[in-house]
Amino acid sequence: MKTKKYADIIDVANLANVSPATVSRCFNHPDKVRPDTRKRIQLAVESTGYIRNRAAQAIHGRRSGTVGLIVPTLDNAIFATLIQAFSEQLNASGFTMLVATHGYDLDREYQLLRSLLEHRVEGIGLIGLDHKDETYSLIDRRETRSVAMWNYHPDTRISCVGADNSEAGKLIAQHVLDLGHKRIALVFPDTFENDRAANRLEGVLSIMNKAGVQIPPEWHLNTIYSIKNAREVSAPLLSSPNRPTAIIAGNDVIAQGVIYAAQSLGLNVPTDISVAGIGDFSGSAHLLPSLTTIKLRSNKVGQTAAIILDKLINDSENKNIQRVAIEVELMKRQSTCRLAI
Amino acid sequence: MKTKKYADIIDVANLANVSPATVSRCFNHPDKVRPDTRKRIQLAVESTGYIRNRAAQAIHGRRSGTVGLIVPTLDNAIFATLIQAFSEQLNASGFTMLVATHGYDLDREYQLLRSLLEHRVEGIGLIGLDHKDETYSLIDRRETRSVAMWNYHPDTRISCVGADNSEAGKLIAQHVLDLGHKRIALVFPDTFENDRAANRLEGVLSIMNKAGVQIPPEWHLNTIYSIKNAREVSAPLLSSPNRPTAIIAGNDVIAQGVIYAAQSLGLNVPTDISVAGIGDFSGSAHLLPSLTTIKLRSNKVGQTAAIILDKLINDSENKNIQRVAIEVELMKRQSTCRLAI
DNA sequence: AATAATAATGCAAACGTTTTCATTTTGTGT
DNA sequence: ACACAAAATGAAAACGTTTGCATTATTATT
Repeated sequence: MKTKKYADIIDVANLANVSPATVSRCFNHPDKVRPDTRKRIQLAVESTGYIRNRAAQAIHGRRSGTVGLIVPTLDNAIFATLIQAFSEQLNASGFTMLVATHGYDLDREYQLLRSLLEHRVEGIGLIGLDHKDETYSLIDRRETRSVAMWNYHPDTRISCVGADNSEAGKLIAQHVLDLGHKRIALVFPDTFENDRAANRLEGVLSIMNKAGVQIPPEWHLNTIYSIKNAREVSAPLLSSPNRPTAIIAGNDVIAQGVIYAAQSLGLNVPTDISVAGIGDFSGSAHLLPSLTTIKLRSNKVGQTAAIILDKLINDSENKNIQRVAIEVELMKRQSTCRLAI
Repeated sequence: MKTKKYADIIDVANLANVSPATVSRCFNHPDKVRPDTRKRIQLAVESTGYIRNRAAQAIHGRRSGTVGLIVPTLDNAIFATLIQAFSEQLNASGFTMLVATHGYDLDREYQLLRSLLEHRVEGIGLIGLDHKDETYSLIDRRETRSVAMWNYHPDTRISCVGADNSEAGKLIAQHVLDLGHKRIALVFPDTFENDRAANRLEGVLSIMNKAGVQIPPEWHLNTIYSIKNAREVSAPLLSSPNRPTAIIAGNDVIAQGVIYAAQSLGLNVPTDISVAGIGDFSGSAHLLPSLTTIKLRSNKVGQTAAIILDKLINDSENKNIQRVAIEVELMKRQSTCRLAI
């Protein structure tokens, strides 16, 4: 006995008394089928419980209806807003998002790209601009529409949307200098295979350099992305009698750790020490003291990236690389203040 | 001129001097092809730049290699750890994850489920147990392997893995009572279409009830999931002369908002007011004061869910519903203390 | 009412794999 | 070397759609 498990397009066609071709058209070019036929098909779909098979559709080389996203990790707030905005905008354009995480391992990233291409994604979103040459050349070879999110750079191999992280670094550095600080320490994450952090650091240092402010190497601290680690790493620096008057953190989470370190040592932020972050994460405005930081508008980055990707996929013209810089903005808040003379 | 864009399995087969069937087997049952043939094929794959087409594979009704995940939102820390763990474990089993977000709209959730089924996902992960009847019955009808994450319940229509949120509520309520508090306020998110919050609240209230502690309705505050809103909502309560001595928050983010509200009103946490959360989010242990809360081990939830789903998909036996409760644990920290007499 | 133009539909050939079954090759024991 | 079993491979028929082209139904024009 030949039992077919689920209804297919032929079952629907039979029930609606049309050909499979018409059913197919009803899904893909509804304007090309008469309203009453459409209704008849609609009814048949419902009564058979038919769910179309995208795999069979994708096989024709056309639309798979999916877009791939490769991120380092989902496990922190950094990317959450970005991804959410990207995903939502994509959804609005009718795509489903395939997500893969590589844990900051760029070899793994390449593998994931291959895997997503196996699924014939119509486009790819990546984070940052640091990728293996293999990754870039695979994208080229398959002519995969792609967009790099998170940081802007005027000279990239693929389209990009993001904040100019170097600019963000400059902005916060200038702010701290403007407040009269000269004894400044940095607490940054490792910049290896992390171009965002690298660019921010570069921006900060360039401004410091221009102002002739030296940052002693022992005041350039390294931490991972965690409140706890940032707190532990910065405590010795802060308990030294000869401590800095301001600290610039690589991002807001690190800044939060630094603030806690200071507070638990009995120091007042900002009167004893100014602390600044980068990122303006959700919550940063509501810390005590509220955090001076650089707003990066990551939701706008995600949304814009999705729009660009959609354009790249659907507009057959304009296949050129697009680069969008999302403006950064200094958020002056309570955690920094003018240096007492 | 017939230009084929990309290499297909036939090109690879020709170059390797084997039949397409053998190439296919080489990918799917490598043990069934001789090592030297395998090597030859491998070489041909590389030199043609062949990337297999999962869509064509999926069409045979077998493996699509994808698993769907439907979450309310990616935009907050609540689900981040969970999803990350789920995704990683899934990856380890060779699946790629399709993610969709519905923004707490259960009608949209149903639509997303349909969309994922169109992509022929082999399994589905959902958040929570509150879903439309349509959603459940569609899962049944298509015999879709599925698992609900986040909260455990002994009586569910699909497999579930999660903390017993009611138990979490009971634990934190008991802790606060044990410290001698009687004047207790609650700050919770809306429980509509949010069974996690509902269960926690129910747990808290049941313990309060048992202890004969009444919570006046005006001490039962409602907030959304944000530090800012929690802070604003709880400020009036805290500035009243006749304020509670302890506050239980629906989750750690809300608790953080409450703490900031108290601190900016000049109140000391915990000596003036105890504040407790639920969730033990990353960072909660490092707040000042560190937050007393209930640890929910969301990474373990995600990982376990992925393992169960994999089993459900691959072990043809044992198609039964599985339910796993991940233990919850009281984390006594600095934000709560015994009521001064 | 007849004809032309247009819209709607159907037919059948793809699309790129996997898999069953048949066939060939390899290995084993004498 | 020989027969036989086991392993490796190939041929061809699926899988469930989409789409170009041919056909038929509808509408507009006179």
